Amino acid sequence: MSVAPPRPSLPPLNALRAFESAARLGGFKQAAGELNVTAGAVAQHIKFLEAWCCAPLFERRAKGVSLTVLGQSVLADFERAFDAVGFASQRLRALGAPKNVNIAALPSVAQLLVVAWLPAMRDAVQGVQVSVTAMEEAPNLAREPFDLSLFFELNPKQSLTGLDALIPVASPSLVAGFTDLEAFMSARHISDQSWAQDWPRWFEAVFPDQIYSGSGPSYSLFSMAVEEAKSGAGILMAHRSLVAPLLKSGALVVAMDRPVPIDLALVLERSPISGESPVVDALVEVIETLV
Amino acid sequence: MSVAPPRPSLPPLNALRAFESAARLGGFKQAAGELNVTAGAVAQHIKFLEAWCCAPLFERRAKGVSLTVLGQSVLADFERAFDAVGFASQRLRALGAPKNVNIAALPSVAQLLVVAWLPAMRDAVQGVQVSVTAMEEAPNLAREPFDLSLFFELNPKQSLTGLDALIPVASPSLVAGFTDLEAFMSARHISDQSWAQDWPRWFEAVFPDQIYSGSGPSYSLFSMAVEEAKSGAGILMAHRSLVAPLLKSGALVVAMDRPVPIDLALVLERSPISGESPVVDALVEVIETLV
DNA sequence: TTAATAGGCCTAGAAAAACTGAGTCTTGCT
DNA sequence: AGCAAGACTCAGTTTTTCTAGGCCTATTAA
Repeated sequence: MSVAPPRPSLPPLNALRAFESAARLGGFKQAAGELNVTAGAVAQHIKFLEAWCCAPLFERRAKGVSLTVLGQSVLADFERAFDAVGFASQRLRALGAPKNVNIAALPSVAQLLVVAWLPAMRDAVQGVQVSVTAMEEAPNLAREPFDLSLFFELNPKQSLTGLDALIPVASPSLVAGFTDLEAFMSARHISDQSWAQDWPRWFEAVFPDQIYSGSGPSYSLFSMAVEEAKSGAGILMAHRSLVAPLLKSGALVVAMDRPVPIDLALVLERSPISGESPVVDALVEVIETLV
Repeated sequence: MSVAPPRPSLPPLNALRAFESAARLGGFKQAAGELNVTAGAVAQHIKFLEAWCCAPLFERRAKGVSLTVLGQSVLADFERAFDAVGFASQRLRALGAPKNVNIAALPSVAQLLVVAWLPAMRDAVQGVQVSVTAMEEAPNLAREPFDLSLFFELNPKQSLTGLDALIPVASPSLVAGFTDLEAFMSARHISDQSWAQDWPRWFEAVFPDQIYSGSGPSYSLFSMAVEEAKSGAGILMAHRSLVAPLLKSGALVVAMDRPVPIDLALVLERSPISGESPVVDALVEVIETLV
């Protein structure tokens, strides 16, 4: 008999979040990625939650998991709840530190475009601290602490640049030596590892009746490939929107003026709360001017 | 330079919950009570949150705290968010373990009324585990894992019993000896510590032109006072709704039939999600029959 | 003015929670 | 059968969170 008797307690919030994430993404591994922990940690949270509510939430399949009926019937509630938590947190951050702005961008976008815009940005919003975080996947702006995101999307309704195009680029000195197609094809063909298919794709579109046979190094970071191309190491198959500033400055030139349209486009998204922030408004305007 | 670069992270959920609680209740101490931790723990959460959003959320006053403008402007968002979390958790519990029902009640209500109802309850919903938790304050049924609560409220719109009344009760043998008012007044006047004013209050209402001068022991638990009264130790100034079953059974009798109405009434509340539960429906019916 | 009090703050140490890492198990695919 | 993917488990570790107790300040009462 205790003085302050133990009450039946609520489930730990972190376990609830793990459930929501795993249920929404359809797997512990994906949830682990989103939450920046290991899959084992997620499994433990879920297990705890299942013990708390005395019922299984997932059916364990060989690959991945699937929700039980119970899991399905509460998922929507938890999505709503954590959306609300994320929204409130975003708002707290934005109101509390209006002089800090976080931008999320694909690594290549961050290094090739955003960096170039930063001076103008600083100019437009003085005294504001603009942070840029590179990541592979666009964050959920309703949940994570970013004000703006810049990612490629498939056939978006709205985009900064319109649909993108593949275009081969190289250093001016290298291009000067391309007297014929053979010279072009036998040069080193630089590419980005995550866009390794761009060279064959472009070639097939431009020379539909021929087989692509070029070769060359690939880099895990697009900006490394760009550096190599700038130093004359070969021809880079680039996304036009990413190298536009370099083409403008002359650091790179088009190696063969046959752009091939692709269905990706660069999209700028604003967090739901950014409407309240004149600072973000100003930054968006700078971006739209410079792009 | 790390492979998985650290992202700006969301604030810890527990810190957000501490903020919400402290802001809603208007103090760290109250929040500590609600969260079942010490005030220091709450203070640390708040401090962390203030560091995270780079701005103070509370103004520290000598007694208690008050929200800053920033705190005020995000409180509503967090209330909504944690209401949603609580609702989802409640629903998970109710759907996952529909055979467990939790009732929250004032200690005196639990010991004098609910205990008496339990056999009928068990009968009405067989195979269901009914747990009763005694507490001083009504829990927030939208947040905490209870299906029903039974507490006294000031002038409620709806109640189980209507407005309550103070009534002096004692064991039959003791009452038999009360030949006049003096005998009544010089008997031991038992009371509950948290309702210590009930004796003077009753006396003033019944004998407006006299000064109350009785005395006797008080107990921190109303049910202890009841036990004492049953064993003939004195006259207990009781709330009529609480001793009704004992008056009915004859264990206690009215010592002077002058009930004094008070503006409290016993209220039964259901959690927002209990509408989905036929088990809770059945229990409510049992209670309304027996009260 | 002084004392008493209530509430928040701080810090060290303790307790609890969460996380990792490595190995296991299951199952679907080739 | 062999492989791969994903989830599970468990021990050990790291990190977070909590408590206890003393301190400080402002209000209230005397």
